[in-house]
Amino acid sequence: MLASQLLLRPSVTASDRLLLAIQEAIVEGEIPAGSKISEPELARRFAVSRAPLREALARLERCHLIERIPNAGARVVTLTPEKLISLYQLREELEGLACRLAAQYMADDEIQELQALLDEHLRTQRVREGESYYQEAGDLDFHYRIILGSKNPYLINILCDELYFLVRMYRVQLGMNGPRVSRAFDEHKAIIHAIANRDGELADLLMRRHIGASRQNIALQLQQTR
Amino acid sequence: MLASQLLLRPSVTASDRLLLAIQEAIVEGEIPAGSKISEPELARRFAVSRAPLREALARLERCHLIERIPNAGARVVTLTPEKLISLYQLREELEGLACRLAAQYMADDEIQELQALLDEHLRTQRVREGESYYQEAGDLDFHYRIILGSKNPYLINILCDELYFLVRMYRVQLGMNGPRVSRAFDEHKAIIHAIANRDGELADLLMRRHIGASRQNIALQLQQTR
DNA sequence: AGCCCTTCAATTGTCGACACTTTTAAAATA
DNA sequence: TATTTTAAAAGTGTCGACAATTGAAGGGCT
Repeated sequence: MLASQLLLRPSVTASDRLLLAIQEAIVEGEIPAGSKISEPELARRFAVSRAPLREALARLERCHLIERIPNAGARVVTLTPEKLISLYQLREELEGLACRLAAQYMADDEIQELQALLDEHLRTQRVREGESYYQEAGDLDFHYRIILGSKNPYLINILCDELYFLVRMYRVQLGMNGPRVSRAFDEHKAIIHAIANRDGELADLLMRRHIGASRQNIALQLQQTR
Repeated sequence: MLASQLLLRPSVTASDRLLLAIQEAIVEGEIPAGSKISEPELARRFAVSRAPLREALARLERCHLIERIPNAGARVVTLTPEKLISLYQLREELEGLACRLAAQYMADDEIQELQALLDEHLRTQRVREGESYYQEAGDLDFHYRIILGSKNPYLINILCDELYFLVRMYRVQLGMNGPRVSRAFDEHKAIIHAIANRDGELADLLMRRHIGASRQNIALQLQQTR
C-alpha cells in the first residue's frame, strides 16, 4: 500500500487520512489530471472542514501531484512526456546512488530478506500472469527496500515520499506496465547480487541501466502512440 | 536573497511572508537548532493567527528545517555530521546531473551571463576580503544558475526549494566558509568552461569533485573540532 | 523512596464564519 | 455585434473558538 511514512505515526489525524485518500484518487485518475480542485467541494465529499483539507493539499503539492497558485486555487498536475523524462533522469541518478549506499550500509539480513522477497515475487508473478498490479507492487517494493537500505534520510524522503506517487501516477495513467516483466526480474536479480557482493559501483551501474531501459521503453511507447 | 520561488508569485500572502521570516530565523540560528516550536508563541510574535502559521510550518517541514510529530508539535531540526554528509552526497549527485543537463540545454546568452557573474564575484571578492557573506552569496548564485540551466523542473525544485536552505543553515551555524575561497573560484571557472564547450560529462565530473572537496573539507573540520 | 495512576494545564487538530481576491456573467457603450 | 465596464458569485486566505490529545504535576500505592 506504500504508506511507509504513515506506519510509524502514532496517531492518525484527519489530514493524514485525507492525504492518502486524495493521493489515491489522483494517482488512479479518479480526479483527472489537469482538473481544478475546489476546496469546498472536496471538503463536502470527505465530510471535513477546509482546515485539514488545506493541510493535505499542502502535502500533495510537496509530492508534485497538485500545483497551487495563491488566491487562484489548486490544479492536479498535467502529465507530459517531457516531465516524465525529467522524472526518470532524476530516478536514474538517485536510485543509482541508493544502490551504491545500500551495498555499503545494508545489513546482511536485510539483503537476505530482499532476496527472499524477489523469489516470492517471481512465484506470485508466475501464478498471476498478466495481472500488472502485483507486478507493479513487487517492483515498487523492490525499489523501496534498496532506497531504505541507503540509510540516507534525505534521499529516502525525496524518493519515497515525494517522487514515487508521481511515478505511480504516470504508470497508471499512461499504462506503463509493459512487456518488460521477465527482463525486469533478471535485472533485479543482478542488482541484488551486486549489493550482496558489496559491489556498490556495479549495483549503481546496473540500477542506472535498469531505469534507463524503462525510460527508453517509455520514449518508444510515446513515439508509437503518435 | 534566494527568494527565487517567490519572485514569480503574483500576490504574497501572510503565510509567504511568515515562511521567509521563519526560514531566515532558523537558518541564522535565531531560533536554535533542536528547539521546540510553540505555535501560540510564534503566532503572537508575528502577530498572525495560527492558520497561516501552520501553513508556513508545513512548508518548513518540506525543506527539512523542522520536524513535526502529530499531536506533539514541531521542533527545529538538529544538525549532525552524519546528516551533513548525507546532504552533500545528494548534492554531488544532483548537481552533477544539473551540470550535465545545463551543458546540453543552457542557452548561449545564459552561459555568457554566468561567466560575467563569476567575473564580477571575483572582483567583489578581492575588494571585500574575508567577508564571507558575499562569498557565500556568490557561491550560491553560481550553483543556482546552473541548476536552473538544467531545465529539469523536479531537479530544480528539490535543490533550490528543498535542500538549499539546509545547506545555508549548516554553513551559517557550523561556520563553513573556510579557506577554500580562491580554489573554489578556479573550480567554478573550470565548470563554466566545460559547460560553454557543451562538455556535459566533464562538467558533471568537475562539479562532483567541487562538492566532494567541500565535503572532505567539512569532514576534516569536524574531525579537528573533537 | 520509587513507581504507577489520576488530574489538570497546555498544545495541537478541527470547525464555522468573515474578509479579501479572482472569476464569471451581465449590462452598457461604441 | 464586439468590446469594455461593472456587479455579483464563487473561492481562497485568515481569524477566533472549541474539541481532542499530549505532557506534566500531584497524590496514592507497594
